Amino acid sequence: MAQATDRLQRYLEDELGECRSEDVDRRLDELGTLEAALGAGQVEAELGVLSALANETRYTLARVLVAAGEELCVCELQAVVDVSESGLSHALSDLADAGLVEGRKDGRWKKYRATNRAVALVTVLDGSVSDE
Amino acid sequence: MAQATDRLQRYLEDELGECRSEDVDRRLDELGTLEAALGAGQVEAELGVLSALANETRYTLARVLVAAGEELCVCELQAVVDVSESGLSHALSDLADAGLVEGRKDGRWKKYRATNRAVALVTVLDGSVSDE
DNA sequence: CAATTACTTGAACAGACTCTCAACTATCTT
DNA sequence: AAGATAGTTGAGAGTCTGTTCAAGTAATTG
Repeated sequence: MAQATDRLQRYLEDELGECRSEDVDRRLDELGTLEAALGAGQVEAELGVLSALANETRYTLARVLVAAGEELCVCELQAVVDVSESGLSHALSDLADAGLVEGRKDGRWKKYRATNRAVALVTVLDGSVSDE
Repeated sequence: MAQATDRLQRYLEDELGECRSEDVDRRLDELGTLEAALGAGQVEAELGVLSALANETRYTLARVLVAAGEELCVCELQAVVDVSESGLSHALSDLADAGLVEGRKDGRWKKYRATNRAVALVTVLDGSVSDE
């Protein structure tokens, strides 16, 4: 850590022309503020959402449910992904834990719909990645 | 697969009252259209972006760079994440590959800034996950 | 109420990921 | 030009993930 702040001190000397140890402290504080702007729980939750989407099976399910704009039965979703019945169930469960889909039991069928969170993320991702 | 379409056929019978094999085919086609709405390359690219963000070290870096709103030196970023110098370099390289940050060499220092893509995603994620 | 159907859950294993160490390149200093 | 500094790259150990199989629950049917 001493090593690391040494380097930061030299960098600030380069940038500011001169640099006292209090300048280093101030910069470290600014960086800490940037990092802590969101609560720790919030970051953990966001990482959970990202991890849930960062898998081909789950992302495909999320995209299809968003595109459908209505709830779909598990048996319909089985047709769009290439995993076992069990794998599909695990995937939907993970998406539900991340708040990206919501399930509802209807007799012997179970139906899932995309949440607003999923709609927002898929939409932004589509828009942001299409302009390569 | 025959097994799976059998289930879909029974489901459509439940939903529509009756169901011929062409109804199953039509539904399968609709589902296929939903899944194929984006090109395969596009999906692959989006998964790359999601995977790049779905890691605490990399997501923290992306968030800090977005929050900073300006380029930061690698030696400054070292202060906000808890990995080795090498780990930090790998993380930034992954983010750059996903188009989430851009690096620029400035003498012996290297500076990274968040791209619009990173800004858009972090912003939506913050907004979408805060309303738990 | 026994059998079937629709889906879920837990365990386990192969493959992927993340991080560190060691070695490397490029730049600056003297 | 030698030495020091800033950062990158490749390889490998340990851990985490994704999938499937086997078994389980809840609803429906005969």
